[in-house]
Amino acid sequence: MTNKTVDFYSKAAKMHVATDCIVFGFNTGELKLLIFKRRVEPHSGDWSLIGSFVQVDEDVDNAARRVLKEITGLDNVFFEQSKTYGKADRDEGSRCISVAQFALIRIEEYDKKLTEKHGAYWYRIQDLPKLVLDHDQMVIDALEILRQRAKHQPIGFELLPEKFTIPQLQSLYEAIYQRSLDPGNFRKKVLSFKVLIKLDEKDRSSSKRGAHYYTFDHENYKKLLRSGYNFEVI
Amino acid sequence: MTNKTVDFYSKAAKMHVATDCIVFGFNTGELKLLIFKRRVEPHSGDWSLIGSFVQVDEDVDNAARRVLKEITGLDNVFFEQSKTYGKADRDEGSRCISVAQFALIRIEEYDKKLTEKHGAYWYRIQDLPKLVLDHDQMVIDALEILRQRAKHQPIGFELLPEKFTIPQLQSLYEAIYQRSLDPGNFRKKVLSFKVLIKLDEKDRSSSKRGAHYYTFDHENYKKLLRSGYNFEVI
DNA sequence: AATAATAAAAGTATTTTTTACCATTATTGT
DNA sequence: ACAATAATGGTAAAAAATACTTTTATTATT
Repeated sequence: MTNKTVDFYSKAAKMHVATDCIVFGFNTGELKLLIFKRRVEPHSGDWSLIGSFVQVDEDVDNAARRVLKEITGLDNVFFEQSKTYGKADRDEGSRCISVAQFALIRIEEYDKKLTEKHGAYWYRIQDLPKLVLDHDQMVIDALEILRQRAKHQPIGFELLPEKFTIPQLQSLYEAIYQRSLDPGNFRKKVLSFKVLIKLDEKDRSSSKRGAHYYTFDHENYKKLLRSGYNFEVI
Repeated sequence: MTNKTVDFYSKAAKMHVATDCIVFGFNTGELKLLIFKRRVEPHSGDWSLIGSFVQVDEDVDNAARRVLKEITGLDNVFFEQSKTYGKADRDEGSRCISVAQFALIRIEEYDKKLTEKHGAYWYRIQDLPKLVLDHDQMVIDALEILRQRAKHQPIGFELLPEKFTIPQLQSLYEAIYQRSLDPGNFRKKVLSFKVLIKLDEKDRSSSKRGAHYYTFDHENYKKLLRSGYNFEVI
């Protein structure tokens, strides 16, 4: 490295970089968020999103991956950058910017033991407690992004089990958008995308007749995405 | 601050934080990007987006505001966070993450002298040169976000002069989406939003008859936004 | 002064999509 | 056997998008 290059960097300030995860889950017809009670200073005892400082040789998204693995035990969690929070005074402790990520997990797949060990709990989004720092805002922003994404991409599937029924999928969308949808029209729309594979098996837990299970056709989804298909669910 | 709190932060790595601006402009029916030729090491002589390190007591968005003012001379540039680039190896010089911002400016309003002084030039997006580091990817991502935003919010207006005609607005949308639109339908749609104020004055530069000038009705736009109105332009 | 040329602006008819609602079906517990 | 229930399939009306045509205001040209 030239002296001039060294100069260029050394003049600039350094600061902490964190990543915080807004972890959504879905069961019993309700959208939930995974938050945890801090056990270390600062803000010990306060509710917080799960997060971590980014290490100097670590990609920001790998830091998020590490955090998610640590708390849920899951390897392939779906997550995506939400927004970066960069106010100079957002963290009183030390200058720290945070890259927020929103993550979707299958609530029945995560490692309960591990989650409890870390003091993490699922809360319905309607009755979240006050969170530390600007984490409340992070949740508000992530919810908006989730709604935006869910409208044009079938990411809702990330929140459901491998096998799911159309009424379950509908109930998820109803939870995300906080409104009821017509069952007939929802079915028609979602099947028109040709990304669901119907299984022979049925779920009889919520009706006499039973609803067919479906799985998501990842292959065809990718194909359609490439061809510029517009999945407008709602 | 408690010792424990100090401990919590001091263990964490610090790194540089930069902000880079993807500055879009529009004139003569074409979408343009403001880029500049670096005059300092590292990468001196290479083409780059405009950007800066974030100072330790500076909000990230204020850093962007500062950069934009410095280069264009403009105070109230519209900009919005695009995405944060956090790969550990994205900058060989020193660990540095960058918060990218996409900005829209009225190409006839900026300070030409100032821009030239900084070695910045407007390029049509179709014939951009290779940019430094991951700046190429930043442009690709920002374009996608611009398209996404322009679809649901009338931000296109940020790129046009205070007074503009409907055909001008159409030509902007055609440049953003790289496709032609039907004049009648476009007019019908855009007027249906009730956010344009028709002026008596006409622009006679492109037709015998002349096209009426309009201005954007910011007041009514805000009102409609609050009421959840969906501005789906395309 | 009449007219040709031009793009803006307004209008209309057709097609497609959305929405609201109703009918049928498979199943089970009584 | 039958009532109950939610899943599924279907249909008609309403709304929106699209393609296309006509009229209009203006200027340059004859």
